[in-house]
Formats: sequence, structure tokens, C-alpha cells
Amino acid sequence: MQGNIYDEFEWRGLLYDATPDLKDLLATERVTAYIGFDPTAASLHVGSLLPIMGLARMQRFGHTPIALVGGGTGLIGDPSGKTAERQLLTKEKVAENIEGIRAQLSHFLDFERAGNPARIENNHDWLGSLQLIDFLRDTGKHFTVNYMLSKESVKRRIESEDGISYTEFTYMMLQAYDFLELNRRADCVLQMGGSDQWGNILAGTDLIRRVNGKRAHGLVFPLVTNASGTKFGKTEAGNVWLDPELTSPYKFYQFWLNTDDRDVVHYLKSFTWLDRAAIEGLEQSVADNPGAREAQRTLAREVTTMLHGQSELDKAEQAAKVLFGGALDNLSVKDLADIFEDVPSTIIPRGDLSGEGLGVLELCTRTGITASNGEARRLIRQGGLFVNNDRYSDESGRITTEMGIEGELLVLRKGKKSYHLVQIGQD
RNA sequence: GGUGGGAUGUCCGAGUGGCUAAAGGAGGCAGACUGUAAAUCUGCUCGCGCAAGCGUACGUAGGUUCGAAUCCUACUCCCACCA
Repeated sequence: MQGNIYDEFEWRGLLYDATPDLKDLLATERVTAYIGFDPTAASLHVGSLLPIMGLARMQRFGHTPIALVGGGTGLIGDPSGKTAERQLLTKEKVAENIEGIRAQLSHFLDFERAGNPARIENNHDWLGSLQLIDFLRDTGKHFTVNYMLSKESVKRRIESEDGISYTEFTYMMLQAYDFLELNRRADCVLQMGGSDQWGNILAGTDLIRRVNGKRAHGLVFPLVTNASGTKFGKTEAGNVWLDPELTSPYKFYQFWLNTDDRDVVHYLKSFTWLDRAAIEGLEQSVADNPGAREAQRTLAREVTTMLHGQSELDKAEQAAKVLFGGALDNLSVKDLADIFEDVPSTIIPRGDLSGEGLGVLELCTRTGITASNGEARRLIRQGGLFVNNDRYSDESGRITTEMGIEGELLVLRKGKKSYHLVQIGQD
């Protein structure tokens, strides 16, 4: 790919802040850049997609990306952007999480690419064996407490009720040390991240200047915002994860498809490889014919394919077509089973549904579509329950095998878009 | 170490002896409208129950009382000011 990655970030609206002269550097040299990922969970979620794409874009422009998983720092907890002290994770948990994250990163980064293959590093490799006294002498000396206190992330926590622990306070130094270490080991001269990382990144460039006498750079992306003011990457069901076990490709696709009109162009720029012309075209379509949701559909397609592949996308789209298209009548059990592969499902023994059948309330609770019988009752009273896409309004009704499609399947739906499949199984 | 303040449902936050399953707000769920959008309007929002009602719940453990989120005692944790 041609051109300066800096310009690329700029037009996509991904440039929140950067150190001076970075643009010139990127124009003239191929550099090594890194972004850190916190192993707080076994999977990354969509919020991490922006930095991941940032690394991937760097790679396409000829630079070398390093994904740093925080095996060491993950044990501490980053106070940036947090209002409260974090719960510490066990070492085992962190190690486990790192493995999950490593696998996910490989969907986006090319580790074989000639000339600038991507790498994954784990800062536990150098932080794990670091001696406290050495650290205090070599690194701690370069930080004044005054400097650290002036950082926004620390300041905010100091003003908060609960304060900040010494452990989290030290986080900034460790992150700076990471940058220094990568600078030494891999000649890494650029750290990127979310805008909340700006303070930590500058701490790193400062440390590198003092210790190695070298110039290092930082670039941060804006926080992904959401027109409705809610947190990006959250849905009714919680976080949207990259791991298909945690968030099925179908749900993942739906997440993007449901993007607010006001956000969709911004998301296309942030999360897809589409070029400027293509995105401007879609922007026009949002303005001209918002109901068609061409932009949302494209966004969902692009991102789902990138993460889960073409065949998963096809399934997700087909499921959407059937589910939101209406009639289930003409579909065979096999079709439905395929379509609903991703949709949550429960197997209920045939015996429970034969004869008298099973009370609807119990069915709702057993499938987990509602948390309690009371909630199921409320749902039905409000007209929010559908069985095989027909509204079901009898709260004392019973569900029997005869109602099953080919006597095998029941499709439960809560509200407009929450589906659940009931498979009538063996006793 | 001293003094004072606090701990309430998913969150924020009222509530100082019965009318309190606990005001209000946020969030969440559902309905209408629509484009599987946004905004808006409506209903619901501890569990069991058709219901009456029962059970559980206001930091923890006891106590006073016919009756406690509300009073008393001890404990735990948090905050503020002072040293």
C-alpha cells in the first residue's frame, strides 16, 4: 500500500493525538510500532478492534507491528480510564487469557508477511524477572512523583473517593519500561493506543529519551463513541466478544447491523478496510435512503468476514433473512437447524412435552429466555412472547410436541429480536 | 491514634418505629410507532402464586419491641477532618 499511514489515520478520523514529527518519520521510514493489550479476559472484545486494526493498518503500509500482551502488567491493573481500583487476577488466569488473545490477534495480523511480519510479545518475559531494587535504581530515578501526579489518569483517581493504590500508581512506570524494553530489543519507536493511554505513552517516550537518548513516538486513537451515549461494544446481552464461543457470529453480525445511523460512517472508517470512495458512497446512501441500511449491512459484512470468515457470514446473513423475514412455515427442520446453529438453543426431552405438555412459563425459564416464572408471566402479559413467530398470549398455556415444527423444533422469540431454539430431544 | 460521617434493591439515591417490597432517577425488559435505527409515548422491573397471600431483602451478628431499613450492642468495611 502506498502513502503515509499518518494520512490514512487522519482521514479515517483515528488520529486523536500524536507526538510532533511523527508524520515525517512515518513518511520516510519503515518503523516498528506496538500496542499493548490487557489480558483481563480470555477474549478481546469489539472495543479492542480499533487498536488491532491500527496495528494491521500499520502493517499494510509496510511497518512492523508488535502486539504486546501484558502478562506482567496485567497482574497489576491499569488505572487509566478507571474510576475504581481493579480486582487483581491470578497468574494462572492471566496466562490463560493471553493464550486466547494471541489466537484472536492472528486473525488480523500477518505473522508470515515478508519484510515486516507481525510479532507478539509478552512483557512478563522482562517484567517477571525484574528486581525491585534494580527497577527503582534504573527506572524509578527517572520519574518524579510530581510528574506522575500530574498525569490525568492519576489525578482523577487521587481526587476520587477511593483513591488509588500504590500498585496501580506504579503501572505507568511499568508501561514506560515496556516501551523502553521494546525500543532496546526490537528498535520499536512508536507506541499506539486509545486516547486514555496518552499519558502512559508519553511516560515511555520520556523514559526512552532519558535512558537510551533516543527519540520515540506515540499516537493515540480517539475513544470509540456511541451516539446514544452508551458504552460502545455493549448490547442487551453484555459485551460483544471476538471469541465465537462467547459471542456467536450471528450475534456479532447483528451487533454491527444494529448500528445507529449517526455512528455508522464513523464505524466504517474505524473498523473496515473500505477506501474513502466506498465509504463516501455509503455515507450518501445513509442520507438518501436510511431505511435500506446499506451502510450498516456493509459494515456488518466486512467486520464479520474479517473475524469469522465468509462461511460464518453467510450463515449469519441467512439466519437474519429468515428470522426477520417472517414465516417459518416453509422451512424444514434441517434448514432451521442450520439457520439457528448460532442462536442459543436448549434441548428439552420429548417426554416433558408429550401428553399434557409443559407450561409456557416453565419453558421460558428452562430455556433461560426469562430469569423467572414471574418475568415470563410479565412478558406474556405484555405481548412479548412468540412461539414459532406467532404471538403467544396465554400465560397458563401448555406447550406440546404437536406444536413443534415436524414435531422436532420450537422457535421461541422474546420481543423483536431475541430468538431461542428449543430442540425436542430424546428422553 | 483521636473525632465525626457513612454502608439501602442492577447502579445512584430518599427513607428515623407500623400506611415500606421500600419515594425518585438511571439502567434493563416488553408494547406502540418505525428501518432489526434514533427519538417519543405506554406498561413492567426480588422469588413463588391466577389470586388472596407467602417467602426473602435495607453491611454482618445479636438484642429491644406486638411490630425495626428505621432504636440498642458488638463487629467488618469505607470516607472526611485532626494528630
